[in-house]
Amino acid sequence: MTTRWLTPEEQRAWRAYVAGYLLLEDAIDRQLQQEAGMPHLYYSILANLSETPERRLRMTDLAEQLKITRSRLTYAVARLEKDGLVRREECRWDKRGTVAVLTDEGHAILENIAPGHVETVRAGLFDRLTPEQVGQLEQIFTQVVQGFQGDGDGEAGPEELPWRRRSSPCSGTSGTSGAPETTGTTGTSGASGA
Amino acid sequence: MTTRWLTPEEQRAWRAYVAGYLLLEDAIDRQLQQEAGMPHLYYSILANLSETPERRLRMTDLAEQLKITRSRLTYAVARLEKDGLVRREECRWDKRGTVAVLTDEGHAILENIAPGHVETVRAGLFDRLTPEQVGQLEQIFTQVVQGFQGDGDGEAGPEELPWRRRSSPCSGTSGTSGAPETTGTTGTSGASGA
DNA sequence: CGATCTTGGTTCAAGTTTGAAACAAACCTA
DNA sequence: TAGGTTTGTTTCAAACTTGAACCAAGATCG
Repeated sequence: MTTRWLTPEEQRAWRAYVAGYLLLEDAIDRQLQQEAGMPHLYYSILANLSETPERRLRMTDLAEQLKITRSRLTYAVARLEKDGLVRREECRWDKRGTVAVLTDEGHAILENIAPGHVETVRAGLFDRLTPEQVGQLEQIFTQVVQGFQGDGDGEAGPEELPWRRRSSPCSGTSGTSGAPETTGTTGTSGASGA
Repeated sequence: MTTRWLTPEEQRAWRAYVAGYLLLEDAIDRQLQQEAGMPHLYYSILANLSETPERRLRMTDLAEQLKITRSRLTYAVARLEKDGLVRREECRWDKRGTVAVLTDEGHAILENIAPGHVETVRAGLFDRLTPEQVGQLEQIFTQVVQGFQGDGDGEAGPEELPWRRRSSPCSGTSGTSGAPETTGTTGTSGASGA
């Protein structure tokens, strides 16, 4: 096959996108590192945990939500545990499993640093966009995510993959993690979630 | 100040975006790692070098184009140099400077792996988007990048910052690196540049 | 000129990420 | 129910990233 190169428009979009996300991630990482001593991912872990009813999630579920490897998560949680922000518990229903639980301290810390984080996201991204663009951004990346969703399993496309929806009793009752209605003080976590 | 949390729309956009870029970067990194034994950034370095008239660029210029730190670039170039894909030369006009030069081997390798890379970018991103969305994506991230541009220097906004445009004779004649008209075989690099 | 400031790059230690390998519990099947 | 496969998670070594500290070469200014 003779390679379908990117069109000029695609090239421009790609360049802008790559530059943009590097700058954005950099800014976010730096901000969190300075004010909280942790990188973006670690914040996301705390945030995701805080959104579940019982502030607990199985490692695999967490990894899946965050779109990272189990290995990476193990390392990250180990660090957060050492800092006392997260606790590990074994899953009673599945002896193989481990659930990560947000500690009270972890929750407190999260509430402290959330505002700064949100502010950074806002300054770097949302304050630059019109409401329409926010919608476009969501639409675009939702499609991208869905694209990968379908990939993994036998070219299934946008199927439901019911057997994958193993809402193990260990994780908070959060199903496939729908919309986190949180918005108040606790919403802090939601606000910057993923 | 009472923190302006993200609106539900912004939250959704943010979540989709974060999940999307993680998946995308992951796919790209994995593909390049497998087929070329190098991460995305390293590919970008080769690509950027290949776009300049003489396939050479000063370290600082390169770092700036790629939106990464000098430190990170030093490490990356060291590795690429060890692999023989890039060569370091000292800048004649400024004894402090170092220029990274794409070797013939580096260029050859780049042409070999470019198709696969472009294909991955296409499969993960562009094939999912309508032409309008490609335009939107460019617009959105261009604004994001510009936002950061202005930041660094005294709230200058979209100024020209003439003194920064130090197109040192060492780097290829590429100014602030405009549009890389490349599109043919060599365009490979351009196609996936940044 | 000489002290000082800025700029271009590298180095170093500490922290993070990766992918493959190792384990162990759960599941399936004959 | 033994044996084999799958699933959940950790471990390990190698590679990468980070930020601060450092060195040397321009640029400034009295």
